[in-house]
Amino acid sequence: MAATLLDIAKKLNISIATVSRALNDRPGVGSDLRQRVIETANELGFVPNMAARSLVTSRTQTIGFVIHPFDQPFSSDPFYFPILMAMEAELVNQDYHIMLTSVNNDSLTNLRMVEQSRVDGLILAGPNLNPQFVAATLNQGIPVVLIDNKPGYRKANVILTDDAGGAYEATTHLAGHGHTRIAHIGGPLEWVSNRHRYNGYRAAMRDNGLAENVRAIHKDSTTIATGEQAAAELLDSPEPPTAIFAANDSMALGAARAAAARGLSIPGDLALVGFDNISVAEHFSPPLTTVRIFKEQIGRMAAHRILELVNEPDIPPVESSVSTELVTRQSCGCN
Amino acid sequence: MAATLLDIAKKLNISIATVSRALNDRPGVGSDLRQRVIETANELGFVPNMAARSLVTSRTQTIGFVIHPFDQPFSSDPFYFPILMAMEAELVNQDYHIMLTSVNNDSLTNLRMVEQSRVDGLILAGPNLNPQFVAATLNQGIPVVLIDNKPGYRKANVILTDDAGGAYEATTHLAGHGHTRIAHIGGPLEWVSNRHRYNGYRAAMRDNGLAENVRAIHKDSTTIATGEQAAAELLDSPEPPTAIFAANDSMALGAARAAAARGLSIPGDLALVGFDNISVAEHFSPPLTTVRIFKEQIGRMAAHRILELVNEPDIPPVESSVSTELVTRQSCGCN
DNA sequence: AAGCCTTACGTAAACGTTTACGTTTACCTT
DNA sequence: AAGGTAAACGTAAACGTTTACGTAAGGCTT
Repeated sequence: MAATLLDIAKKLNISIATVSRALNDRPGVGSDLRQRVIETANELGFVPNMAARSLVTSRTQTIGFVIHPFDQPFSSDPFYFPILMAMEAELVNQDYHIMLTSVNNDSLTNLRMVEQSRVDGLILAGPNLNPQFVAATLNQGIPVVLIDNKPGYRKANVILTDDAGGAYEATTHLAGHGHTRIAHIGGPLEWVSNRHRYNGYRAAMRDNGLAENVRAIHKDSTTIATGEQAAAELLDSPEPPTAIFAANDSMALGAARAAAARGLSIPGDLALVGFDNISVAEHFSPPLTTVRIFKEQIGRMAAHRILELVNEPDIPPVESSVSTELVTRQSCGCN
Repeated sequence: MAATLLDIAKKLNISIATVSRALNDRPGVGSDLRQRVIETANELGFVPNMAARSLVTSRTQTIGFVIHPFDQPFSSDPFYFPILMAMEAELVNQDYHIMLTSVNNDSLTNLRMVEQSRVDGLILAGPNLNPQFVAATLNQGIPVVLIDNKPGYRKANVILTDDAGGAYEATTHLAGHGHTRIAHIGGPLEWVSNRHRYNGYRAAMRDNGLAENVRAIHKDSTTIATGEQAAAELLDSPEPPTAIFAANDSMALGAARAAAARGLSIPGDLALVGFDNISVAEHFSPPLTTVRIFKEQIGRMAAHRILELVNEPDIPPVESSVSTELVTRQSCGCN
């Protein structure tokens, strides 16, 4: 069906080696012949067969993307989807493809797609990937880039969002509005990003002289429902907070529900800041102040990094932190 | 590095043909030998090299998933993400993988991953894929399954959600609450799903004797913002509707904003029903009545269908319609 | 016991590339 | 003009499988 090197070679009465060289921009073929080879290749609609090529080069021109479908970010908001799209756009430029796979938390089996040598590199995403799984994957012998995660015990190629910085800025912003009883609600501290956001919150409280007012509730997930629960506990306590910094927008929305249920207005009775800048945040009433994550940037960087590693496996690992941006709307008290 | 058939063969002093037969459950090898082959294969950690295998079998054990990143459903809500996850789960059971690619609306180029014969089949998703692109893809010579789309001029393997049925049910439900001025807001009619939802709305209006009250506004996208605009136009008109059926939840949320901006309460002054059942719908205030789409079911069906087609390319095309479910909450006037 | 069929294996080709190595030709040097 | 060098091209091996075909041996029929 599809044209092969041999078809082109026969048509021009030359050898397939020359055809291969001509099409791959390798030296050793005259410029006029090269031109004719390219022409008849187009004419025949020739596209190199990837299986044959990667059999000899042992490169597949595909990158594996490993996701954790039970990550909270997935179900509540398409968190990794923009990242994935940005990656795809970047990779397709370099003639790379993306192969998807999901893992659950307790699966420690090696990834079939790397065992079968289907991928040249791997991108792992998610703050609560199983650490043992991450560690095992780093030993698989192919380049790995981690997003929103990092192994504790060794250096790796990592792309993080500046969770601590964003949380610090958000908390400080609330303090700037005059709040002193600023509470924090978040997800499990096992998740890297939750830990960092919590740390940023505490650092900001300390630096604003509010260390003794630190008050945080960590739920086992980061949904609207758990956000509502956490906020309810805070609001029903003896000295309720006047401001809440939520570890993500979903929880912030939940907090808004808890406030509404108690007749508290936002931002009048309770100021609110979230994290992520999901699409509803802007259109919520009141519009939700939140910390924007540059997901496209993260995706692009991950793609760029993995390609570097594939082409030059021995470059030293580097950890990058993508800064965040505080998007001030009205739920914090602005305007 | 990785063990090959030859390694196993040498270790047992047999030929690679026998090893291949033993591991692939093919006849022609004694049961005791077969057992020893399997054992040493495990021992050596043998995993067949996919490139070599697919070079000779011309099957890749991977399915391409084509998405349209500028589809509205993507940016406003992770619409196809649950579908993708369900597909992946189903395919991985059969030792298949998923390769992702995105297309933009005006690209008519053939998909590189099918030209390079990287995939055994294709799943296309999205209500506003370029029809010419769809038509071209159907002629590529590999099985194709369409989700939320269908080519006008010929039969194809299609998985649709019962948009018309869901819209009919939603509209009828509003009529059941006593509303007569029920309007519809939606996205571009070029999108298959929008068209069907519109049709369902009109059919319900007709069947409830409200044909002359049909009133619809179609925007060029289905975001919260355009939903707000459309609802605003309706609410500011001489005879504003008392109920709105929105073509998706995002637009319904926008309509709620428009109502709030005019001091209208929901469902008291304006009843509202959406479509999709996105995660915020349940936690909105008031909780949004909407039409649930069984995305996981759709994903599973698509995966199942494409595998059937890959294994038996000549089975006749079938169009499936997955039913929807009206989820009654409070925005419609229930409770 | 001769013939035949089945089973169990081996041999080797084939899939479509890339690439190390060999050969020829042309051109430059002196 | 002889020798050398570089460029242009061909030959063939290699990547790791699957599979058509060949062969040997064993068991069955008569």
